[in-house]
Amino acid sequence: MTKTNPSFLNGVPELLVLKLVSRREMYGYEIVKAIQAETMQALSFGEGCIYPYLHYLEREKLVAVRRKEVEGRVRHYYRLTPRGRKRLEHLSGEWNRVSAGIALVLESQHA
Amino acid sequence: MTKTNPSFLNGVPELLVLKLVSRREMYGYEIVKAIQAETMQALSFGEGCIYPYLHYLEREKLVAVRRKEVEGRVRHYYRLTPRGRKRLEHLSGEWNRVSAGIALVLESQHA
DNA sequence: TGACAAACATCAAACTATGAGGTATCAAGG
DNA sequence: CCTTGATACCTCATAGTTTGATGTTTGTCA
Repeated sequence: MTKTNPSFLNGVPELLVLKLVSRREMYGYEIVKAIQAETMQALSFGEGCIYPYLHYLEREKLVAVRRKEVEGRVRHYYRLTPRGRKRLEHLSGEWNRVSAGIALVLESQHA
Repeated sequence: MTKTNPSFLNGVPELLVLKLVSRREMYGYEIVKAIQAETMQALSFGEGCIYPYLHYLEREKLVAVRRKEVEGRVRHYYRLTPRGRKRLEHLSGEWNRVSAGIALVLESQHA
């Protein structure tokens, strides 16, 4: 899976979800809103993108879930597992490489 | 077309191609190699991605072509049009917004 | 009572890039 | 000579990802 283009430029949602749940337990709907708010509306991934990701991450044991009843509604709180932390570290490293690479081209004055 | 997620996270190749041909005339094969080299292998888009993009950009009058024979081989040199320059400025602005947004999340320490 | 936000979920369609395949020329090496 | 590899163009089916629509239930506010 370690290719030159690490599925970034697509897989950004996975990175953001992992990062968000690494800070504290969060539930799906909250994550959707947090991505909009914290990126200052630069990004917005729909529920149809985030929920499937959460299910995938759970299957892969990168996050763990806990059901919790709050005000009559059931929320699914996700938190990072140790495996998830490793994955997060890996993905953010790749993101840094990719965005640095793009910056190199965009900021070049040469020729 | 001005959505929250500006098709970035996908459309990076278009941005890079526009930027590269803005500096000087380049031909397709050269662009493919330049992306690998200038991003320090962080990115690598195949010919099957770049050539169709060049055809699209030409159709949209964002780049102009010139056929030139060099050492017995014909090369298609692309250069930026004024429209292409506008588009490049727009896309790099969006890229800055997107990557800044992601950085905000990744670098946040909060809670 | 009706509308809207919160909270979960699924799925077909649209969009992109991958990777394999194809052509042709040229240079270098066995 | 002949094969390999680089240069240079091209196309296409497939795979992968996200969008946007749709659906459900509960709670709040007017």
